Amino acid sequence: MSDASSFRLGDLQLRIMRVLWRCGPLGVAEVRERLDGDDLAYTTVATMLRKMEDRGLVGHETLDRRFIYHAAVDERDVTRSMADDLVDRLFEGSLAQAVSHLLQTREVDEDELAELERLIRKRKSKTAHK
Amino acid sequence: MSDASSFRLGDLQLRIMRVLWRCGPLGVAEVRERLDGDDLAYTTVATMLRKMEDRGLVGHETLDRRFIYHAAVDERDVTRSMADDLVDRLFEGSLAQAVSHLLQTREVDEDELAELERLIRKRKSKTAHK
DNA sequence: CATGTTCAACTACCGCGGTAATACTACCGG
DNA sequence: CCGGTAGTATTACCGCGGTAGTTGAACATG
Repeated sequence: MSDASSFRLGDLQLRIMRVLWRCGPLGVAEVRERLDGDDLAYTTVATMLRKMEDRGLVGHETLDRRFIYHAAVDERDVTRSMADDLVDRLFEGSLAQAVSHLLQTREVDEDELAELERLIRKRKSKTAHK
Repeated sequence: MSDASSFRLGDLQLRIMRVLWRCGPLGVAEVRERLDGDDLAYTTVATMLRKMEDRGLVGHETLDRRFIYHAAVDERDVTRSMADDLVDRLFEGSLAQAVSHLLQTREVDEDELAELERLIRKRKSKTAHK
């Protein structure tokens, strides 16, 4: 399970997954109303969910004639996969290059910088006793 | 020029752009032979280039009856746009969260960690006298 | 001049994300 | 029993990335 497949989710798909990850198993209507932004047609969400089920991203059980959908892939797996994908595509797999670019082109406040330093130190200690 | 549009390039498009960015203006055949990996049909590359020209990603001049294509968008703009896009989509815009995730899920050697530390220190000094 | 070569132009097709209308089905209330 | 309501199933359509065959025009060359 959780084969290292490369997930490449579209915008709506990602938003739907987020809803399911955050709010647990939900019916179509519940998913729909929890999607922020533009109000999509009920059938749009239903169709998308079915397509996503075909791809194994979600699953469903029938309860009282309604479909209750749940996420079938792990959030971390998807996130990692998509992030790795981009790092590979844009920065030839170099994490340092990616971070460097982000640091140079984005607004980064001091809190965030401090947080990053903390993360790196933590990571460093972890690598040490390898 | 360089409006802050969100570039979302496909795989082949990105590979083509990289060729044009690295090797300067080129004819279709030159672009094609510089694309690593799978050998695409000549017409595939030509078609893609035309589609990309429609979108303003590249431009061309005619020289000796041949089309010489050149990149019409800046590499940094595209890279930033795509990277920002993903950080927004996956990490709600939080750079720290993004980097944190990358650090936790990827193999990172010590050299890279050191490089990251260096980058952050550099960035810190830059923010200081702002 | 005829012919082959080298392009660009045009056309087509697939898959998929996204969006949705329409059709069907089952249940619920009177 | 019958009509509304809620929900799924079916079908359709657009845009775009990707892939490529076919056509047509111009040029080189014997």
